[in-house]
Amino acid sequence: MTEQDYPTRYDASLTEQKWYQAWEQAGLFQPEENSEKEKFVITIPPPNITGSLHMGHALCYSIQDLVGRYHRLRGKNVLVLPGQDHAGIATQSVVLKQLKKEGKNPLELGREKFVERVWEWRKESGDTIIHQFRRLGHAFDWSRLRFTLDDNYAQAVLKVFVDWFDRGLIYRGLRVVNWDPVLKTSVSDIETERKVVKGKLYYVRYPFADGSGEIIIATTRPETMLADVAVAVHPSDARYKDKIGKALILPLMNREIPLISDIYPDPEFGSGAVKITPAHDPNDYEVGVRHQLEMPIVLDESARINENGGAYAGLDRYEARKRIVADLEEQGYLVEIKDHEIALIISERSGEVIEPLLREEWFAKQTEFAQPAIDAVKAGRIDFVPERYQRIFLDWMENIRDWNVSRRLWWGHRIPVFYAEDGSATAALTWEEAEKKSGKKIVSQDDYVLDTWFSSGLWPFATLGWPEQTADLKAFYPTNLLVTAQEILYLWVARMIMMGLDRAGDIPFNQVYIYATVLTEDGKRMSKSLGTGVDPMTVIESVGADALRFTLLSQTGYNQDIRYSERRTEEARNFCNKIWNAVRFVLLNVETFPEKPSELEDVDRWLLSRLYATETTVRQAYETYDNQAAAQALYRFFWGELCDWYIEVSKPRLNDPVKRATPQWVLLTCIEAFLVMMHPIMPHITEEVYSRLPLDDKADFIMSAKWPELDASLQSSETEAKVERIFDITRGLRALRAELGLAAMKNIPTVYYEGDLQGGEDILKSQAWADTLVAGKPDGEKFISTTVHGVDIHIPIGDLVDPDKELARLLKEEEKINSDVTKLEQRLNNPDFVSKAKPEIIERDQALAAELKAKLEKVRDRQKLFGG
RNA sequence: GGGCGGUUAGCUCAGUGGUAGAGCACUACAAUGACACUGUAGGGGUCACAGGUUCAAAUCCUGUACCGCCCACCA
Repeated sequence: MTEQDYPTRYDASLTEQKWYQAWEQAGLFQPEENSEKEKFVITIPPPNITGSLHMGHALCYSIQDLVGRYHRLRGKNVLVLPGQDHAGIATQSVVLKQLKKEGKNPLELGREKFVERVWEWRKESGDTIIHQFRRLGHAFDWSRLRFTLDDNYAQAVLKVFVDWFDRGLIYRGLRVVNWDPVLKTSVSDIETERKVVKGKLYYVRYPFADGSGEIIIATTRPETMLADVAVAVHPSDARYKDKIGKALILPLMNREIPLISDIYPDPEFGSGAVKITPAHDPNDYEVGVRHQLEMPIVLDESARINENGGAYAGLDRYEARKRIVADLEEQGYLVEIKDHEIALIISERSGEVIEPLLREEWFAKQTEFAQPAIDAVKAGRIDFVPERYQRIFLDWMENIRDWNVSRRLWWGHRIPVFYAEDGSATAALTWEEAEKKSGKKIVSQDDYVLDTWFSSGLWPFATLGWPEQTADLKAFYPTNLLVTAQEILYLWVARMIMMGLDRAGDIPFNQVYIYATVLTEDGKRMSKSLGTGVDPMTVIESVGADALRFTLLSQTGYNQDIRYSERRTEEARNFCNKIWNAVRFVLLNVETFPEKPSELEDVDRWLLSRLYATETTVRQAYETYDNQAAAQALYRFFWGELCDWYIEVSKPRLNDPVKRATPQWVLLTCIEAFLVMMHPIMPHITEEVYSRLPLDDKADFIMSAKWPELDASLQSSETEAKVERIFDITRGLRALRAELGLAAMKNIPTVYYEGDLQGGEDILKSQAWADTLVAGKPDGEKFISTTVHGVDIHIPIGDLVDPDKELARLLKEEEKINSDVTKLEQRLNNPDFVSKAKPEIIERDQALAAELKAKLEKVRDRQKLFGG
């Protein structure tokens, strides 16, 4: 083996893409057809085609790749189905921004051309994302790639709408929606964010029509008063009790509006009186419905005052606010203006302040879908991991509201409702079908498109071919797992469960795993606009996909967020290098796979026992999505046990032609098992080194290998304790040597020991600098000593150690032991402890106290040697 | 406003009743065969705070404070 065949540094860029291609060519990303094996299926959350993947995506999809690879190793028939979401509003706003930059007007372009343009972008962004998945090493079945606007998929979407429409579950209704005045569409709650800003609270005087005084109301949006239809007070509010029902004059508009009584106003806030604007505030709308009030609208689609606004018609909302406040002041209606924190609702996509606006929209009834979903979760048919999300989910489901499914966009599934000349509406998959169904001539189709979540709600079954009863649907539905983010628990996960139960006749998945949010190193949100985002591709170029995956996956379990730091990617890269070099060492010391040795030494049994324990931990961790625990166990086993101890201790045997077969076999066995277990986290490097190792019964790929099946007889806590005792003693010896200041003493002629090493002599001697190990005590010489687990180690020192320093060290050691002994004795002398503590704890403490006392005596003796 | 998560070494985090852990960073030492993306040794923590339960609390209970997330109709 030359430096060229196997350099001393692992270079991910030379292996990762090579293996990805090899796996794909071997068809390993596709499930077997007509397999007898148990299935394991994930339909990945389709990323939006709005650009490229960020760090959160890298984590989300790496988790799914991990799970898929794990189950494949466990012998299951695995399908991880990839896809992409057309993401109506998000994508449309990206393309609108592009057009704006180019100075083009989408309205001039027209719907058809605009949609064509989005399709071009879809190709670009879609390809980028697929490329990124590949670079991350995700074993997704590309032959089953789906897009939510694919013809078949779109048919499924329309079919659900038509079914629901015909069952009377879809209706048109008025609702105060989140109106985005820039994108000119309603947006869902999830597409908005709240921002608390310093604003003003305006107190305005509304006089009674009969001149009997006035009521003062408070508002943050004075311009909406143009559409006021009432003032409300709480029925219990004594200040207004006898005035309810009287008429007030709406300032500036000089309309009469009633004073009404409703439970909505909080008597503690402001004056306790609220102006009611049903068309521009969701609460006021509720009040308006309760009291059957008029609902005039004063804002248009661009948030300008419309013809209902009298003198203010045509003004932008903020301009109108200024003018109205000025006019109120001039006419003596303005009482005061106070500073006030207001929670603005911002549209995520355009960054514009949302205007609540009463509009006619399409709604889907949800209440009757909620119960089966609740039942499925309560019955444990769908599990949430971490568990805490189950209650959060149920709370929401129990208060579900009807779903606004229409969006005034061009990009998406156009609502399949067709109108005849008489205005009657028919839902059908096509224009022709609508004519047939209604028996009327159809003159138009609804202009709206469906909310993106309407189509992604069908994801787990529409991707498998529903509504056709395809082989895939039969073989793979319900799926096993959904991995997603907390923020779309309601708007996506809940929809999928309800739609799956209703339309596909079964739950869409058995488990929902909510993964952590990736934050920056100092705990900030990663965001492109804030410049705090880190591009996964840049990280891959510098340290490789495996290192990035390890970085992310080794931090996730049941935590709510993780912090990404470059330092951790370096650690992960170093770990790759450690694996690479340990295998390099093995290849330098092993030519062929040896026969299974008939006899093992303690240290061999120790490593195998540790392997057994590691396998148990890792398997349980993977099964429960505690990747952090799996990664940690693997890291410790490999670096801390196999490399730091086993390889070092085995070097003498590996140089012995007779004895070498045993450590060779142990090393290969443990490394192979380790690599298989490591593979779900770091697929490429494990494949690369696996391909180079001389192994027995080797699989074509580690990716398609079998998970290690280890015999329980490997497990031996006695052997572990016995060997680790010797390791502790060895550490004591090393510390003693470090004490000497080794530059002056490369080789220690003789190491003396007293006490029972229980056959661990070879381990002690394996330290390269410890030539000779002699039982007993150095005679007449100056020596320094340590005691570990009752074994005394002595190293002769001549004049190498300053006696004063050594004495100081020994005094310090005495002090430490003394304090430990005191603490222990205090406890052992406590009658409550002796009578109530578990016997094994008492025994352990007694033994420890005895050991420490013996050691204390020795330390005191040693002080004499150095003038103490 | 409701709910949830977090607070442990300088940093990032493990640790669900029995003498506080890891990696990184820091200090010292180590160049002829796995690896300096390394090895060895070492320093470093009143486990946010206050009560309580217990022989024993980082761990269980109650409360408080900060940080963060989700949900929500306070004008």
